[in-house]
Amino acid sequence: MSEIVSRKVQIEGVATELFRKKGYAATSMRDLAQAVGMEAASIYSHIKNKEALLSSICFRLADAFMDAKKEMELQTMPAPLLLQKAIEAHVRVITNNLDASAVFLHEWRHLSPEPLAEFIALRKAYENYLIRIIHQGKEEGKFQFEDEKIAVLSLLSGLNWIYDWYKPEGKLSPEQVAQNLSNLLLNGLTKK
Amino acid sequence: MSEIVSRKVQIEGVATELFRKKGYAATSMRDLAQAVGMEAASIYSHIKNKEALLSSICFRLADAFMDAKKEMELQTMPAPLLLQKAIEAHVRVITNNLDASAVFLHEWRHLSPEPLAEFIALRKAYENYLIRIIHQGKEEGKFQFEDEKIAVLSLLSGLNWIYDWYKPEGKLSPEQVAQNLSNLLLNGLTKK
DNA sequence: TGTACTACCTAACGTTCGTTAGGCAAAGGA
DNA sequence: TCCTTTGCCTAACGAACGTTAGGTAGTACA
Repeated sequence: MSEIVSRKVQIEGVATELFRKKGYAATSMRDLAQAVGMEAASIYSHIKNKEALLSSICFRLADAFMDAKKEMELQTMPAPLLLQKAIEAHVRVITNNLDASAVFLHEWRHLSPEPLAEFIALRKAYENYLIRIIHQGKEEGKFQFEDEKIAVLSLLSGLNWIYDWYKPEGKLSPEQVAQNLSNLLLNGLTKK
Repeated sequence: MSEIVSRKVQIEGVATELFRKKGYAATSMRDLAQAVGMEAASIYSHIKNKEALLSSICFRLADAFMDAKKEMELQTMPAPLLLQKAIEAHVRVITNNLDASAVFLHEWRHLSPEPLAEFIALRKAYENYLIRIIHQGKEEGKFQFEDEKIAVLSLLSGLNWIYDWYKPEGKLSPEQVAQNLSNLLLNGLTKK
């Protein structure tokens, strides 16, 4: 606890990087230990086991998304604006946690049954929140689409892939990316 | 060779399912053998090693995408129509190979350096082909967007996520999904 | 009927895995 | 100055890993 960040936080950070780069199953505790600069056995002084690392990463990000959802649900406004705000919040979570986002999206299935079920429930709740916005837009007469599920899942996948190409040192700020994406999703490619 | 499908094809099929469900690294040769109904050692009569399975799955699908690309590039038509056709072809490849698509999208990084480099090159070529279409649309004055990269990568991610939710036994045909998605990507959610 | 081949088996190899036990040296409070 | 705690170490555990060697039935063809 005497360092700038605790050893535990440091281990989780390095684990996040490795799980992203190599995948959870292909990352050994010895890999992780080496990257941190200690022996594998020493890691167990700071964390319970390997899965606790994955669980911590996945649920930290799930909580971040749920916080964004909770805050959005306090506001009432027209669906197009609501959706734009929701996209902004989502993009902000991802761009602030690029490695963790990749782990969150791809490695959650390695959780054991109990946390897995909880994780899936959280994700479902988040999907439903986006579905509600899109549904509201249709009722307001502002949105049109044929299939709700396709609309939301395509939206989500477009948002979620950001971690794959977003470079924090690049020219686009998170806000610009959010702006760009919501424009794309609301108006499509076609020039008016 | 006396069966309906050769043992090799069967093994690759089962491997595709398992790699999708559990991930490449978390799928053992003994898992695979059990699912096929033989002993782990026996698999090596039919395939060189574990990575050859992954390689085969990834490149078979890469080839399918490249075939679609090649066929598209023979045609000349306005960009909006071109994009719609490209989306249709892409959706067709994915819906015809749901498990393989998931493996293709998530497990390619476990390839060893040489096939990995080839794989990445193929994917890059495919991305460029979509970029050209979108670029052409802008030059024709038919498309508008701020950032080419974001447009194409969001497009691709929307298309690629299909394997996650598409159910062959569901109510939507591959053609309907393609239609639905190209409409979404061209026109957005906003009602005109 | 004899022979080559196919398709699988058992057994085992060396390696790596996640994890635990037990110890030791430095630091900090009494 | 003694004692407890902290933070890491070495050593080792049993299990699982990918893969190879060698054998043995059953089949197909001469």
